[in-house]
Amino acid sequence: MNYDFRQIEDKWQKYWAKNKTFKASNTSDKPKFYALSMFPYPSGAGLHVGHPLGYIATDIYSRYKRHKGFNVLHPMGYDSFGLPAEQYAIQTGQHPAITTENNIKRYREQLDQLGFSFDWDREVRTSNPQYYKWTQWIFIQLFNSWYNKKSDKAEDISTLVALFEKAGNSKVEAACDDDTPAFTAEDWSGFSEKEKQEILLKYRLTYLADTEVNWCPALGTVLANDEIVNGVSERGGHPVIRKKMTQWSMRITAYAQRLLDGLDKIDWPQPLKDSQTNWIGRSEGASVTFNVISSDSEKSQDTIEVFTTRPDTIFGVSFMTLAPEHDLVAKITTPEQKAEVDAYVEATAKRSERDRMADVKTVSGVFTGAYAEHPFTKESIPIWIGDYVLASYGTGAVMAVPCGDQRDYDFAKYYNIPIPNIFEGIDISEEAFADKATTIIANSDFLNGLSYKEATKKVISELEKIGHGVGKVNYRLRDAVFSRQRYWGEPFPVYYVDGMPQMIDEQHLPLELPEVEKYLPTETGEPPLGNATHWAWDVEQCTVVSNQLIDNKKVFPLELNTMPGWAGSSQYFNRYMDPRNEEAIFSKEAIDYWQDVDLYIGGSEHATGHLLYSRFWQKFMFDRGYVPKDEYAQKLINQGMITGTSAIVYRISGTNKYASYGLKDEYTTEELRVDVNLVNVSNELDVEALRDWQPEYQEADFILEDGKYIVGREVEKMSKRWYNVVNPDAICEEYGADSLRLYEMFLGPLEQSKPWNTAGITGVHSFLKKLWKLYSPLFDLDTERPPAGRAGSRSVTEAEPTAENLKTLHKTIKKVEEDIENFSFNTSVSTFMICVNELTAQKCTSKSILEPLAILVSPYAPHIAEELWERLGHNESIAEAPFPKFEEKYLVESSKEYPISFNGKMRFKLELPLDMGKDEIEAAVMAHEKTQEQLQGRTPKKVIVVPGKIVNIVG
RNA sequence: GCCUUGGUGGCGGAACUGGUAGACGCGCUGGAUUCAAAAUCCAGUUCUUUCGGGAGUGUGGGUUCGAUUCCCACCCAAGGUACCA
Repeated sequence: MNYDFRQIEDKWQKYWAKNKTFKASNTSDKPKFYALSMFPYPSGAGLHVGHPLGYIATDIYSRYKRHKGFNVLHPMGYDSFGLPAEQYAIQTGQHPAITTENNIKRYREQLDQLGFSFDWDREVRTSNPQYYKWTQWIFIQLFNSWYNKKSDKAEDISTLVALFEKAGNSKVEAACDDDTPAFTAEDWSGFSEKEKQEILLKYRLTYLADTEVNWCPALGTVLANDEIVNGVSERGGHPVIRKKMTQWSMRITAYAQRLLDGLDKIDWPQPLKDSQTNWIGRSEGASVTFNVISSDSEKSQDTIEVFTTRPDTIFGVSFMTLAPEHDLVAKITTPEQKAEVDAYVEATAKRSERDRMADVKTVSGVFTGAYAEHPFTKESIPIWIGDYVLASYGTGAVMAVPCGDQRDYDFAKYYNIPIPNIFEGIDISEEAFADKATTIIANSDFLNGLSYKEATKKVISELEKIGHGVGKVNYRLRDAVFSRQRYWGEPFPVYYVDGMPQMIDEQHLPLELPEVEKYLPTETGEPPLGNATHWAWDVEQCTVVSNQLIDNKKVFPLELNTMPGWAGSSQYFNRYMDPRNEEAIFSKEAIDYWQDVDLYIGGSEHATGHLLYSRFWQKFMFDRGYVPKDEYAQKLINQGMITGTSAIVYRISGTNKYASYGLKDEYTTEELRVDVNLVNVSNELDVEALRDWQPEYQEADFILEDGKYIVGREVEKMSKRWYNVVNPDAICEEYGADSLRLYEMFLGPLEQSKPWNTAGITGVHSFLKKLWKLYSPLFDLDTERPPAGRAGSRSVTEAEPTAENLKTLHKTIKKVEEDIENFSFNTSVSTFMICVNELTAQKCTSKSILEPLAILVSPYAPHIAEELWERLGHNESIAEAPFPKFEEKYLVESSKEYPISFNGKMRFKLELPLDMGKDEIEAAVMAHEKTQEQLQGRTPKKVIVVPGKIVNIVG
C-alpha cells in the first residue's frame, strides 16, 4: 500500500481537533513545560514558508516534552492590531476588524495544514476586547505606580503620597522627571488637587509629557525614525518636522539597570543580549556643573550640566558645546551673536535627528558669545552650539576636550579653538588621544601623573567637595513613547478632567474601540478616534456617551490616541496561561503553576522592541506581585530567516525582448524580477506561463539558449515586491505537511538564515516513503486495512529484535534525544534516514523496534507517526507515548580497532573491547603505551580512555 | 568605526570534550528494472596523481604525537549599532 499522505494528514488533523489531543490543563501531577512561538501579525499575504520554521521547531520540542512526560503548554494567537489593516481601511473603507478576521481565517487554515500541536482553546487576539481589556488594565497599574529607587522596585502610588504627606519629596528617591520641583510636606498639603496630580504625573510609570517627535503634517501622524528617508516621509515623500507633542510615555528608564542585570540570568542568544546591552547603553562617568559667566550681576546664576565619561580630562577643556535645542541657548546668547545663532538653530530644526546623525563628516557650529567658568581653574571657556551634540543624550551639552575626543578635536581645529595637551608624552598634533588604558594625565594640577582610573576617582571626589559634580551612570535608553495617532490599536482607558488624565474604573473595562466614518486624522488634526461621534466618558453612568454636548457636567473627553503595536504583545505570554478569565488577567493558580516560558522561539528583529518592552512589563508585574518571575522567558532561540531566491529576466533596453541568462552580456539589459513559481529547479523559465502572468510579457520575444530561457537568481528577503514568496500550501499539496516539516528542519541549523530551495525536498519525501515501506509488510499481514478508528487493530509481529536491530534503534534514540535537547533538529533527520535504511536492510519486522521508532519520528512527522502507531494496534494517540529509553549496552560491541597516530607518521591500531571495565581499559592502555615506548622511544604524557569512544591521548 | 556570528566538495550542510574530515540529502555519472517514461533499487562522486601516493576545512603563523576544533594576526561575508560625550 502506498504512502497516502493526503488521506493520513487529513485524518489525523481532524482527530487531534476532535479529541483536543493537545489541550493543556492548568493542574497536573506532571512537571510543566511552556513552549512558545512568537505570535504572528496576520498579514494579507498569508503564511510563507519562512513563518513556520520557528513554529515547527517549537512544535517538535513540545511534542518531545510531551513524550518525556511533561504537561505541555503550547499556545498560538495573533498580534492582530497593526498598521497594514488600517492602511487598507483608509484606502477601501473596509473596517480593519473585517480585514483582520479574514486574514486570521487564512492563517488558521494554513497553520492547521501543518499539523501543529497547539492548544487552540487558548488562542488570543490582541484586537479582541476581551484581550485588550487586560492591556488597558496593565496600563492602569502602571499609571498607579511609581519607581522607588530605595527599594529598587515599583510601588503603588499611595506609598508615594504617604511619603509626600510626611516629608515632601526631598527624601524621596524615585525615577521621575528631571524638572520636578522640591517641596515640603506643608507645601504638599497646601497644593490643590490639580497641582497634586501634576506632581504625581511626574512620578508615575506611565505619564504624559511633551515629547519631541517626527511629525508629518500631511499624513497627520507621528513617524518613527525609520519611516523617514532624507527628511521626508517614506510613504508619500511629505515633509517631516520635529515637533513637541503631549504623548503618553513609559518610564522604562527606571528599569534600565535591572534590564541589564537580568540578561545574566537568562539563556538568550549572545547577539541578542548584546543588542539589548547596546540599546540600554550604560556608561559610567560624572556629571559636572559649569557656571555661566554672567555680565549682568542681577541675573540669577545659570549653570550648564554636562555628562562625561572622561572627568579625568577636565583640565583639557577648552570650550563647551550645547545642542542647538538646549534650553539655555536662547538665554545666554549675546546680542552680537543672536542672528547667527538663531539662523543655525532654525537650520538644525529642519533636519531630522537621523539625518543629522548620518551626516557625520561636516563640522558645523556657532559661538554663542557666552562663557562658562572652569570649576577648578576658574578660566573662561567659550560656549558654542553644534549639531554634533544631541539634545536627547545625556544633558544635551558637553565639555569639549579636544585633545581627548576626536569630535571635539575636529571642531576645535575647524574653528581655531586652542587644543591644550594634558597627556604625558603624547603627540596630539594630528589627532586626539582617547586610549584610556595608556593615559597618564599631565598639566592638570592635582591630577598630574595619575592614570585614567586614579584621576577619575580623584577628580570626582574633588568635584563633590566643591559642589560641582558627582559620579554618575548614564543610560542611552530613553522612555518609550506610548501614544500613536492611529485607529487600529488599543484605546487608552483614560478620560480628562480639567486637562488632567483620569483612569477609567477597572470594572468598566474594556473601553472598546468606537466605530468611525473614516480612519484618517480629523480636520482639526486630532487622531482618527476624534472622528467618533460618541467618544466621551460619563462618570456617573460609567459609559461612553454618544454625544458630548448633552447637558451633563460629568461627561468628559476621552484620550484619542491609541497604544502602539508592542502594547498587546508585552504580556500575551502570561495571558495564555488563563486566556478566558474574565475576572483577572490570569488566576493566581494559573500563574503559580505555569510560572514562566521555558522555551521561546522567534525572530531576532524584535531584539530592541518587543523583547525589551516585554521584559520591562514583566519586571513591573513582578514588582507589583502579579507574577512570580521577573524574567518571563528562561530560554530563547532566534530562528533564522528563510530568504527567497528571486528569478530575474533580462530585458534588452528599449525593447520588449528578453535575453536568457547566458546571453545577457551580449546586450545592454535591465533586470526584472518574475514570479519564482514560473521557474523550475534548473532555472528554466516557463515562457508561456510568464506570458499569462502579466500583460507586459504577452507580446514579448525571448532569446533562448539551447531552446530554454534560463533566469538569473538572487537571494534576498522573501517579499511580495520581488515575486519570490513561496507559500507552504503548494508544498503541502505535493509532498504533504510531514515532508514540509522535515524539510524545513533539514535545510540547516535553526538559527541560521538560509535561502529557500525546493531542490532537496524529494530527499525527505522519499525518506517518508521508505519509512512507510518499512512498516507496511507488517500491515499487509492483514488482508485488509485495519478497521477504522482506534479499536480492533490486530497486533503485528512479535519477532525478537536482533542485536543489530537494537543497536540501530538505540543509536537513533541517543542521537535524536541529544539533537532535540540541543535544538539541532537538522541532524536528526539524517539520523532517521540512516536508521530506516539500516532497519530496511536488516529486514526488521519486530514490533519492539518499530514502536519506539514511531515515537522518535513523531515530533518531526506527527501524521505518519500517528498512522503507523494506530496500525501497530494502539488505541490512544502517540502524543502521550513515553519517549524510548536509551540503553548504552546495545551499542557496545565486542571489540573494535581504533587508530592512533604518532609523530604524524606511523599508525597503530589499538583494539579495545568496549564492554570492559575502566580498570581493564586502563591496563590495556598501559600495555599499549609500553609498546609505543619500545617502538618510538617516547611515551604520550597521559592517556584517557572513555568506554565506547576513541582513545584520547592528551598532552 | 564598534559589537556579534560565521567561512568545510558542484550545492544545503555533518564532525559531541582536539583523534580515520566531508555523515545525511540534493545534484551529477554508471548500472538494474521498463517497449518507454515516472517511480524504485544498486554502485560511484573533495581535488590531484605516473595509481605508490600527494594536497586539502578563508589566509599566514603558533601550541600539540595529532588541529575544521585551541591561541595570535589578517582577509571576507552576514546581522546589530553608532557624532552616545
